[in-house]
Amino acid sequence: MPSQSADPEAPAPKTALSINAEELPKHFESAEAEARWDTAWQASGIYHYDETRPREETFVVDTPPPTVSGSLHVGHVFSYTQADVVVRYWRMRGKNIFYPMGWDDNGLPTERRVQDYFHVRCEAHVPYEPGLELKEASDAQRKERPRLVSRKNFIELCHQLTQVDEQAFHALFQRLALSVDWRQTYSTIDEHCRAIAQRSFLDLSAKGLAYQTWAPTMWDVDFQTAVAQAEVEDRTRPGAFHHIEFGVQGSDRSFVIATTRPELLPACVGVTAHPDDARNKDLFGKQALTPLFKVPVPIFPSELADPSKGTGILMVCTFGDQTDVLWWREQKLALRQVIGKDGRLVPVAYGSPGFESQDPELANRHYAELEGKKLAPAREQIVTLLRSASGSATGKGAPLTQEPEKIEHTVKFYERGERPLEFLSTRQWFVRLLDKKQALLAKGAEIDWRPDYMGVRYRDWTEGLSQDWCVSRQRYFGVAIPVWYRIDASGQPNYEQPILPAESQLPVDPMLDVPAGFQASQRDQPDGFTGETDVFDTWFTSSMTPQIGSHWGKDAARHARLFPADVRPQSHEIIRTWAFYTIAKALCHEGRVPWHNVMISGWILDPDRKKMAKSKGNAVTPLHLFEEYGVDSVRYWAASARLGADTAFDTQTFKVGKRLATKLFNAGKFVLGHPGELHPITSEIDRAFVAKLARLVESATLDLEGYRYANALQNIETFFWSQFTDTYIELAKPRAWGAQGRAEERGSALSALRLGLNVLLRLFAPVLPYITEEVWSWVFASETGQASIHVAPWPSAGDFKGIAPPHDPGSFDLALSCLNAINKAKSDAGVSAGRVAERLTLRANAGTLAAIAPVIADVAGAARCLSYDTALDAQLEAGVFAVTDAVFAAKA
RNA sequence: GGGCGGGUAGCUCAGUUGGUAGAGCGCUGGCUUUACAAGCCGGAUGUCGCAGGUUCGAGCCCUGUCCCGCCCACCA
Repeated sequence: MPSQSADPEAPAPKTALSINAEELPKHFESAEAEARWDTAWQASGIYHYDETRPREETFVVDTPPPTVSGSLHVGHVFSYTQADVVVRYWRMRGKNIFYPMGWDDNGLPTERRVQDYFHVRCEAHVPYEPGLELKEASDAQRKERPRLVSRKNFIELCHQLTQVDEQAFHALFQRLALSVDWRQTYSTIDEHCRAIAQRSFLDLSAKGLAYQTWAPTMWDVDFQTAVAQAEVEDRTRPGAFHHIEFGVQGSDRSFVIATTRPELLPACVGVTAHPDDARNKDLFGKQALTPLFKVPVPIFPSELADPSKGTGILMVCTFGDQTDVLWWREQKLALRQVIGKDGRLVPVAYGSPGFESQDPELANRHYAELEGKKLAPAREQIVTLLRSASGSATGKGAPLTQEPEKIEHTVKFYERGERPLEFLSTRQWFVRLLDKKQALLAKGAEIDWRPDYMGVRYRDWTEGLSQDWCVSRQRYFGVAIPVWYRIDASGQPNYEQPILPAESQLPVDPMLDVPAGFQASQRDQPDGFTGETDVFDTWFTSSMTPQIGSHWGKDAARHARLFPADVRPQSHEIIRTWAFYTIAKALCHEGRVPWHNVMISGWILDPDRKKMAKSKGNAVTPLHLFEEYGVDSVRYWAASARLGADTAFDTQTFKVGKRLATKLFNAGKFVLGHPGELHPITSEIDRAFVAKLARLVESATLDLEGYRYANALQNIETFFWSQFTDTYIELAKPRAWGAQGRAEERGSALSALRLGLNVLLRLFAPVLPYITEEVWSWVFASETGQASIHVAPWPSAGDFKGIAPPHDPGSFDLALSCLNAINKAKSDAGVSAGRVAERLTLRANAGTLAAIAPVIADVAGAARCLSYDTALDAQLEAGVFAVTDAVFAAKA
């Protein structure tokens, strides 16, 4: 609604465009403005990436793809806003922004939702049903057995369900004003991402970095899948040391081991103790006899055995923990795997190879009471058996020597799992990372971690890496591992020489697609082939997000323009997974870093200082915050927190943000609502104000370049309130809008007020996109030709070009101090600040009086002094004023 | 057990290279002031976790220590 102000008399160099403030709403209607501007921004395409511009003009963001299951919470709003503020800054700096969005819809969370929602189970060998359509399962259907569907149908159902969530996520992010280019959207299970992940695998295979092996691997018995080191967490659980007496073959010696896992007794393959432990030195080299099963196992010394733990001597099982795996390998022990993939004890025949026993019949009788049981019941059962056994291996003494000793110990869990992990020997695919530690550390050091101490977490994790990356998962809704295996004439798959697809075929589904040189009819037939059923760890795909954006392997020119990215925003708990694997992949594929900066956001804590998370039921939904406070206010809260700092959820800060948006709205109305002539900025006070503004611009720019957006915001906000609205506007408005004085002086004030508003709006724009755009649109959009503030240039020295510096850089602060002294005199007298002072005397020391002279008229105008005297008071400190002899006009 | 971060006003947090402790909220006194009462002008509020040390001078540097949080760690 800009309109020309009418002043036909004045041949002014330039007439200020102004608005009719009366026509504007009384308050800023945030919800209405959000809808209006969102539509405008999407229509104008200001967030679009321009692929014709070169790399050096481009700022590339490796956006975190949120997990699509359920809803977004306020923690997402927090961290995504922080990244968006940085992105918006660089856009205003003229960068061509590549800011994609991804949906992480592949993986277990989605599978579980789909299983529940449709009441289905995926069964890899069920045939595909084209056109299968399912709706949410009814209560009646839920009572039936779940419907079995093929993997392809299951994946389709996953897509169907995630699409609904993705739309809701998209709408919320868009309202949050994330300046994403929505044309660059991917989902981690889509064809493009599957092809990239599989291409990654082909490249790793070609480089000898991907290998498969039959090896003990951490296994979740509920999900029935292998898991990687990074997905494992320690939890403290109550346990108990059971003391079990072992015999020694060919001797009447016996010894007692202590174990928290008596159910692994049938899996015992050895016994070890510290080499210097005098209690057991005589045993090394002999064979122990396990109780109940009478299996002879070697006794060997090991430095890893801790003499102070338990009884100092322990049984080695396949597999109780990672140390067992180590001993098993070093000592070339037998493999007696009694735990099945489902966590139940598998059938075993004593007396057969691998299960030699001195008394097979007794062993089989005991084992029969364990077979098929889950681990917890098996543990109870074996304790009962030990208690009731008539004799120990040596034939004397009770095998269970005493009551179990209760302890708290740490147990490894899959992070999403509910039962402890087991080590199971299975065939899995791995990526070779252990021997790349030094290179991984070097790459991590090349990256700027913000805050920098987050780099330490990466370093510590990398240094502590103890296993290669197990990338295969026995799941369904994931990216298929693109390999087939030949089946020999006897029907055995040949895992040694897998068949890989050609790169041009990607993505492939080995369960559906047929490898070159075979017919579909040869699937699972002797002399035919079989498809790999495993899928990749979801991180295998997620670790490719920079390459997913850059179309690695598909569009070399685009990849060159977009890789490595400039910044990866993410949170700290996934440094060991997402950040680590992404760095590892970029290293393996191209020997480069995937991005130059990582910005790590903190967590939102509830008032009890616990992490706010949907799963804990303490999360706040963002939408009602948008409604109550406005998006700008919510963004203000997010941008107030420094990177890496966990932040309390505090509604007070939303209120402060809302107040700020309102103030910008009102200041905008006021400054732009008055017509007048614009003249060059020449008056001392105006120049002094501009000089301070220029310093603010410098410091805010430095802060934003260093990702210290919260610092910048704080300085901008402080300046806005204390130097602009409450002060400079007060000092300048009588001159700018009064009829008195020379046109040049009035025009100087008007120009400086508008410059101040213009610059401050742009400084606030990355944090408060809606209100700044709103105010910008009234006048500045047409005046500058920049239709949107979000593509207007970031303030710089150029904005102040041609404006002479003030004679005295301190004159602005001096004017404030003087104005405050008069206001205080009014306050002390109980007089409103608006009351006219008919006369008063300003006292200060000589230097201060001299310095205030050039701006005293402005102060007097702002303080509404009709007349004033100055008087010397040498006692006062520099810059301090005293007001005396004030006479205020009667109340109007 | 190891590592990282934090402990500053009642609350949420700033505090650049060491130089007289800050903001907002809250509390409180005053003011309808022609942009804004969602406002303005004032006021009160601190053993900077604790103990040492370096220094003319420490919230900041060093040592020790206590709390809180996070990450890691070999489950006998």
